[in-house]
Amino acid sequence: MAEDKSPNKPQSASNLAEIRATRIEKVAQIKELGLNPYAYKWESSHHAAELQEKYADLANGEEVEDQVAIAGRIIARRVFGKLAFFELQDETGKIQLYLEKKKINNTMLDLVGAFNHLKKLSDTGDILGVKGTIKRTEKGELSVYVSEFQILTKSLLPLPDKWHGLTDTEKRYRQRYVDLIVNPQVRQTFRIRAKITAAIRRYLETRDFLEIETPVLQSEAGGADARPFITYHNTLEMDLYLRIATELYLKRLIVGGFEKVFELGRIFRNEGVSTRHNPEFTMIEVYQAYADYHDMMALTENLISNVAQEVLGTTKVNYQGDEIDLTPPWRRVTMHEVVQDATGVDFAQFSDFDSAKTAAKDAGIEVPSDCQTIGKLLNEAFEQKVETTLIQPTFVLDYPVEISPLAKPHRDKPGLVERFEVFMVGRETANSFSELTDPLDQRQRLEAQAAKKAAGDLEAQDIDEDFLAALEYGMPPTGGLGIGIDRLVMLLTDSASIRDVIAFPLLKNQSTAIKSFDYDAEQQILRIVFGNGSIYKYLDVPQSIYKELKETSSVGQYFNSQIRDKFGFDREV
RNA sequence: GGGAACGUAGCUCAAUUGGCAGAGCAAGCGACUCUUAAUCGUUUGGUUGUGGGUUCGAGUCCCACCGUUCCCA
Repeated sequence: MAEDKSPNKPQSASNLAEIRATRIEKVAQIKELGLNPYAYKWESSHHAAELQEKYADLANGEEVEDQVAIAGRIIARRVFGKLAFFELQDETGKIQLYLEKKKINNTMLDLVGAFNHLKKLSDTGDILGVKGTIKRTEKGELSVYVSEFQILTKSLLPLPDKWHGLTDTEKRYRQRYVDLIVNPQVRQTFRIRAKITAAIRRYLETRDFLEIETPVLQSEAGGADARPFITYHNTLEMDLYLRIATELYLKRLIVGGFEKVFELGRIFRNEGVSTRHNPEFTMIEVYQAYADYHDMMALTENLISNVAQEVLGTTKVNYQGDEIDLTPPWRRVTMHEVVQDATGVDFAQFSDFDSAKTAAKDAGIEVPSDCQTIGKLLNEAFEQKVETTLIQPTFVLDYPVEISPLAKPHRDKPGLVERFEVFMVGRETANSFSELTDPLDQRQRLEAQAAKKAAGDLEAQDIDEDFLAALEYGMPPTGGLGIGIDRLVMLLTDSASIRDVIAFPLLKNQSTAIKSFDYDAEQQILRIVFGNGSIYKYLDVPQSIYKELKETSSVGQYFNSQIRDKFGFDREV
């Protein structure tokens, strides 16, 4: 076809590649005008919210001669012949720009036809800086009456629908920056999150707690029952684990003589993903010498209610339709009591496991095969019958020793430890003990854990000899507390999923295509090169597999179903 | 790990029993000095997640895979 494709006439464009090409062409045109589509700096005098507040009383049609400068993203354009209205959004809010051809062209004498250039070369999504005065339009919209503008950053990609926004959850999480641009409540969530962590630190600092940073890379992953991530240090030639808790290092600091320490930081657990779990999440652990778990209860309820008051201005918060009252004191109940209330079974009365098991089964509790002590049974009953019913903040006290290897034995109740967990909206939100300080007891408990680990329990703890050595030097009586920050933020921001309070939650990679592969028949090594550049050598792969891979109509699919997860591999670095 | 649902244009969504893939917004072009989901005219834009299968014919039915969401463990 001999169609006339004049290079000066932009082709009509509406798919992504064409929109992008059109905008890249605009970048070139901006440069031809001697302007920089990617500016270095801009000085604003105000933010949008400040202007909205300052001129709230300006009457319709009224103007004031105050000079202002403001910058932000163009999120809407309403363009007339010699007049245009843009909506500008900055971090604080929105304000309209009143753009008049006459005024702009009379001011920007260096740029001939400045108004028309703005009309032609700007798009929604661009970052724009403007200077001008203040005017409330006749229709009542507070506006900056623009005399000068500068395109600070040219955007190449279109924003989502101005009315419906971005709703696709996958895209919202994978491209959080777009989500943040178009969904103001998402920005608000992360603003509140920052205020919460700041308020927690402020609360603790005014009470003389020190925040001390402990290692993320650890040679033993201890302090919790969880599977760790494993990594490798090349020059030291050693395996390292990402921390699953900060507990054992913070306790070393107590041994060292600090009396009030905490750390608010990222924890990594190699576990599944759900609305309540992200493999990396944020926890605060607090340790106070000479305190017990009763002191930690007071600290917990005061800290959290104080934070809510400071950040939200109230201790009564709405969560997914429930009103949660965080005003202290919170309900305190022992695990035995609360389980008995829910199931009618008093687990304290049993002396042998089998009769307890029978009673539990009669009460409708599923007993997993690895549950072989009364204490674990009690915990099962609690998790199955009680946990989700605890909506208002509740301290659940006095846990079985079997599931609490780092907690001090209860001073009055044999078989139990001085431990509490806080539940709200049916979720565990905090965990605390009178910390175990007897080094010999601690060694026995960790040895029992290590035995479980040796028997295949991937979540059991290892023995951290150096931690035990620290305890042998002597740790004062100490109360410890851990609070899940993400879950607290969920509560205070009324977020249903943990992914709504983590800016960049972990998502599965969209699978990368296989670029090429070859086979070493002698060593039975299948070497696969992926599109992202990584190379994997799959070991002991029979020749038949290689043949089928070569002949299949879909390499990626064959790989997914027949090779990945089925053969061991080495990564080529 | 098990179950259910979903995946269509840049965004938000349609598409009857298996029968021509459509709309709004966004985008291109034109008009317009009070719009605010601007309006009016006009023009574009699709490998229906991927790979197979059934069929004269597949967005729709079947199988596998990828991803997401929710529930359960």
